[in-house]
Amino acid sequence: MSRSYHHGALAEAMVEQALNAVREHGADHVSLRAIAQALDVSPSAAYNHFSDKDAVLVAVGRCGLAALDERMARVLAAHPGDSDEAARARFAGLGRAYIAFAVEEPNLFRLVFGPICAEADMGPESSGPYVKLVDALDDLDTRGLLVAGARDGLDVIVWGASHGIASLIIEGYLPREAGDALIASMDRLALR
Amino acid sequence: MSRSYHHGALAEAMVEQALNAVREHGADHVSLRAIAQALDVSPSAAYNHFSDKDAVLVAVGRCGLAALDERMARVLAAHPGDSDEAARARFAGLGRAYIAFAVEEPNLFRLVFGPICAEADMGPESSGPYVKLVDALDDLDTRGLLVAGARDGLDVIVWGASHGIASLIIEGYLPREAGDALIASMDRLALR
DNA sequence: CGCACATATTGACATCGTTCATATTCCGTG
DNA sequence: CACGGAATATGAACGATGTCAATATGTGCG
Repeated sequence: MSRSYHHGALAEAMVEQALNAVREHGADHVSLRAIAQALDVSPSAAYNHFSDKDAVLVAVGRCGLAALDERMARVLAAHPGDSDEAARARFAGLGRAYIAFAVEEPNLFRLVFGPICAEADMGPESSGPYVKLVDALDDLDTRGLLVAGARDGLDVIVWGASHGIASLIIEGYLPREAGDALIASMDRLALR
Repeated sequence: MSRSYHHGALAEAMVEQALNAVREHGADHVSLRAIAQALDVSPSAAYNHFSDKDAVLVAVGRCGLAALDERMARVLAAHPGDSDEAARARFAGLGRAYIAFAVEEPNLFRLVFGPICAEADMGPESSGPYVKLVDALDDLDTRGLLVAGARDGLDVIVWGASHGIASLIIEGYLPREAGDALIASMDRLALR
């Protein structure tokens, strides 16, 4: 009798609420019951839409990945054009965006790339952030802006370094400026 | 009346038990009560030695970090000598050891570098794996084996790339061979 | 021996994820 | 429009968990 039986969009509402909770408190320290209570819904209502608490978190993770992807897309859009300079700016911007996302949304970042979401989320094969990186690198390569023979395995290095530096920054093992060091070193080592 | 009051070394025993539990099931999915039960001890006995469940996990994390450090030390010992070849082998070996540790003990790796253990564990300043990496890089540098101007920020890149690739491998986002790509690319980009 | 301290226990509390039986609402079919 | 089934929500309950307060039990020192 709580005003609105059949919420109509409980699934979406729960994901949104869970998204906020994750952003604020981290994926651990999030309770289904609290989310249900915030939505004026019984604790067990969620189980009509999600099999599991983890299923809710995976949905949140998808939102997080989408946010990261959108952020990277915005960077690409901010540096359009066919010039070498633009290509360089796109590449550097992608790395910066990746790290900036992690710094601004550490809990979301941890969830997206954590054990819970390790599923069909973002593999090298699927679309999203990874292909944007690959495209940016290919662009640099075809422009002859890469050091000779540097292209091989460079996606792994760049993604790995971005991801690792981002992780180490948000855990406090590296200072925020470490992101700049990544860009600078990439410039020095792989570009010309 | 459970046989042995005053366990005598409950703290160490709990850490050891927790270490096994973490290795097997991950830091989440580990319960203090289960650990206590395995040690034939009441659930609240732990609170004489640890303020928190997290305190136990931090202790486990310290063991994990020590294990990583020992592993890296073993690599250094396996490639002694003053030759350039040995210096190269030490550097490559450290990276390989870091990733191998993550692959063989993913749950431990996640705990060590996860939010719970983000404390005085392993900052760039403190001893351990990071200084071993710095020393190896300095060694390469003084030998003139580094590309000109490459030393600046290279610790961040190498640690970041190792850490990121390790993380992405154990979450299934990169194949195990990505570790080799790291070594190869470093060889190609920063060494001569 | 006796006393103080460290250590462990018992019992309880609040919270959590999850399930089951039940109730309510919605919607398409007759 | 009526009705019945499907979708959705509820309530109560279970077992498990982290944690605390009060209590009991060892241990070692005077």
